[in-house]
Amino acid sequence: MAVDPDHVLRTAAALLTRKSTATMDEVARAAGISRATLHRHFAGRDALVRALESLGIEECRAALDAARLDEGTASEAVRRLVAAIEPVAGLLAFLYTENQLFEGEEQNPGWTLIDDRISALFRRGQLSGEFRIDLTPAWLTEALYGLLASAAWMVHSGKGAPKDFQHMIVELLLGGALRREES
Amino acid sequence: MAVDPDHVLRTAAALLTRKSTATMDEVARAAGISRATLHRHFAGRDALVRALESLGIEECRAALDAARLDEGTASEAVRRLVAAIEPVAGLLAFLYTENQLFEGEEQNPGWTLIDDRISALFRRGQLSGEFRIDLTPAWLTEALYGLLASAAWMVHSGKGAPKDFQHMIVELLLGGALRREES
DNA sequence: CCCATATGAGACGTCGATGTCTCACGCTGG
DNA sequence: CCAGCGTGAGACATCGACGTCTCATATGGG
Repeated sequence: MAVDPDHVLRTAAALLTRKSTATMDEVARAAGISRATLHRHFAGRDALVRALESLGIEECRAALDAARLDEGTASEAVRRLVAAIEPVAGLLAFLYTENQLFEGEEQNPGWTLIDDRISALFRRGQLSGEFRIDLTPAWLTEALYGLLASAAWMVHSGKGAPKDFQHMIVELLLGGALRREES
Repeated sequence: MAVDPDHVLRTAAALLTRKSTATMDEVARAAGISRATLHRHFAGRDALVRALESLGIEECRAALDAARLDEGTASEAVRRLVAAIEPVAGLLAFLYTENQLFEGEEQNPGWTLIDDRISALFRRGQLSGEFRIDLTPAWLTEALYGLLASAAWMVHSGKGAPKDFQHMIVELLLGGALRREES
């Protein structure tokens, strides 16, 4: 009887990931509840998106923790990060585009925290000599987001296999398209 | 007196690139015409988006032609491609997300043509030994789109300098984040 | 100069989504 | 057993955007 708000959120995330313009009614149906009940738990679409944003931030934070960005080489940390963040990629892409609509408003500070942690990882790689220094950590972070979105889209549209997700992103992000000199 | 439809289209492209949810009225105001006149030239928002899609495809095609993808090394061709396609990146990003809403409908075949030409470039690079073969041309193409969108977003939000646009994309796409061995 | 044509301004109806409300039902705990 | 709470279903008003229409105006060509 008692509705599980977390279950509703995760269902909504899964749906909106596929169809970003889904109606409140569709979200409710997908979660197996009525529109009225959905509205009892989330004041409106805005509140729902905000809650999804918090969920996404929390999952990202958890992924960052699980990836132990401070351990081992930066490359290894990037691989762990991509692996850990893969399940959130779809939700991330949705929130990414959704955030662009909040033009005037200030964005949730949680994103800054996440950006900073990822940027710090790339900076660590630069300081250790692993990563090149002509690409800023901010750009590498943004590029990672873009590649995550592209890969998620490829998998979702059936143009790519889910098993290749991590490999595609990590290899391109770290190694690039050029063939290495096997001297 | 006579309204220039092309000017309207380009103004709409510039506006929708920044605010993808802009109203028909906002689009009209931005183009310096009334909503009625806008509606006389484009039957509805749908028709406007379709026209923008055609414009985007045409500009892409022109960029691909200008980049002479068949000449020189594949790397050089990629650099020329990114340089030529930079002005269209914003519009591309808009159409990219807009297309995801046309879930059921078939997409404009023009995109396939463009995808194929870019994929062919990456395949050429693989055959010549320039590019690694464990990343599919389809993924490299999709990744290029993602990086274009990320870079356009960075520049638009002021987090990156426009002059770095090409460098950021090309260097990451081709070389990756890893520092090269300067043996 | 005059008329045809295109435009601007605005009113109007429509439609979809939203938010709110009421009422009846079923489950659960006392 | 019964009272209370949460839920489902649906009605209702609102709101924003859209598409259509009319009319006045100005502009440009004959």
